[in-house]
Amino acid sequence: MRTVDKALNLLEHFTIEQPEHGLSELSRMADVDKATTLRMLTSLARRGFVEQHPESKKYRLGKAVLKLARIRETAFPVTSIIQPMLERLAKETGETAHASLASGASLLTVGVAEPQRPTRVHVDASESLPYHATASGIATLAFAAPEIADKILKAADFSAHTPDTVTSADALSVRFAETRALGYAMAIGSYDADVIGIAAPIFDWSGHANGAIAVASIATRMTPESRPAVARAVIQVAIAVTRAMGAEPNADFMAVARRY
Amino acid sequence: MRTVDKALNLLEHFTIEQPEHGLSELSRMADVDKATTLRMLTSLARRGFVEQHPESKKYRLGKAVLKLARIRETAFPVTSIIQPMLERLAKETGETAHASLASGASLLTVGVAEPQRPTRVHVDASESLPYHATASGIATLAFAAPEIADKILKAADFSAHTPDTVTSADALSVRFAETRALGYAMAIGSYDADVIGIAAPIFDWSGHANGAIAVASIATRMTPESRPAVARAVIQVAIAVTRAMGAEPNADFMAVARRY
DNA sequence: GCCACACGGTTCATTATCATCACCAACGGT
DNA sequence: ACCGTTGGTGATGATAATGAACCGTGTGGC
Repeated sequence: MRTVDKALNLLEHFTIEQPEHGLSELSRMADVDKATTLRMLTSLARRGFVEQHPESKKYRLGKAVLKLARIRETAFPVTSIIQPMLERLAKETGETAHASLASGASLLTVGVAEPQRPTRVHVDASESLPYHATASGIATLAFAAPEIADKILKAADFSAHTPDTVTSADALSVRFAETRALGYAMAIGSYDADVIGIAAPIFDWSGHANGAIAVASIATRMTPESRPAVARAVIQVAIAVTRAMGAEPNADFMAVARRY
Repeated sequence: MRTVDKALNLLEHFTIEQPEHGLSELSRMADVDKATTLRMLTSLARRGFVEQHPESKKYRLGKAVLKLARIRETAFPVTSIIQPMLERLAKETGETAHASLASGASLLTVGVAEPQRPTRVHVDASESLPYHATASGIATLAFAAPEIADKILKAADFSAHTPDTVTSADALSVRFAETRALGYAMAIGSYDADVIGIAAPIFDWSGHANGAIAVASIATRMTPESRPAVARAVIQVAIAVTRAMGAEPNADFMAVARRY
């Protein structure tokens, strides 16, 4: 269904950074003919998936997406189930907690809770995180279905966010092995130089990871001593979230997680 | 773009009442060939707009809709701007306050706030409301762009929800005139027999109404004496919401609204 | 004042794409 | 063992998407 694909692809070009697009601009970005782009946009607009500012003529996401999100969220609450758990986690650890779900070529942040203290890590809601540079990404892929992990790794860009970012597939494989052995992943300044992340995978019905719970800490605060306690808290919340979503964590993961 | 239309139409069959569908079921509901339905669903699934439970094989809305909603909401916050205002309104009036936006052939509820008291009207988040039977619908259409109002009225079904539902276009026109004169719309038991609604329009950039703020009260509690105070509160919140969204209310509306 | 370019939007013949129908295998109830 | 479901597949002809060229407008540079 190429046509549908292209139309949906159009939607994915609306991001936090660029939430509005002109016709020509969008057609260029999506590499779709202008006429076709217009036709697809008008179809999308008719259904409310995009709307057009009458003056600037720019297109933006429409109200239909709100409606669908609301339906999905009331019928199958993920965000609202995860949020209170994140808040507990943030309180317990005194650091920013966030949850991410695998969504295409990147991780989608679906919830954030920040602690009440003057210095803390800020994570944007609806921020897209790269797999290779974050603890969440490593934790997710380490326990994901192999074919999914492969596909994502093939499509990934491995751009270095800091000098410490892991940028080779081989090095990542090592990190995955570590993660599977430990039950959690740690990223030391690999996405933001001043941040240490600790993440544990969450699972769907299939028993494969499709996201992660993470704590992002100011690097200087995460000492080797404090780490186990954080890891333990993260793992327990990850298990709780998985169960709350009606799934059961992978047996391999549980085998190591039980130690905490 | 018929193909895109059909695919999007498929998405709209996922509702609060029926958030999950099997392939054949969906194809029947949408009146689309089964093979075509499947192909569209797989396209939608690839992009994360739907996902399939591996065991039951049923389809449900996917994470992509959450992502898009989040993007739209951070880039152009409507829900989060409206919510606190609704809560204030609910507190002030002691009744349930809700906001709805015009979305295709019906009103989409985008926010609800209920008062803290034992008896109150319950409005479902993400509930779709009919135009002809609700105060919100009347208020919206009374101040909407004429061509939009016409289009919606032509497509409407005018089904009677209670004995008091207005079911003719002519009668509706009268209600519109009243509403334009008063600045707010009132619906007495026309959607739910025990509820009285009072609504005022909210406007977009074009100066035409595209939604409404409403207070839904237990019918016996809304006396002719208490009505003006509620109307006044609703109108003021509607103006505040309109302005918060970067728009300016219609001049005609402001002319009457200023009296309150 | 003018040129040139980029914009959003429209047109129409050409052709690739999608809808259709018949078919499978698997499951569940009678 | 049957019947009616289900989810899913495959080949073919009709349909619907495509894209180059074309408007009319607005805007920045000169």
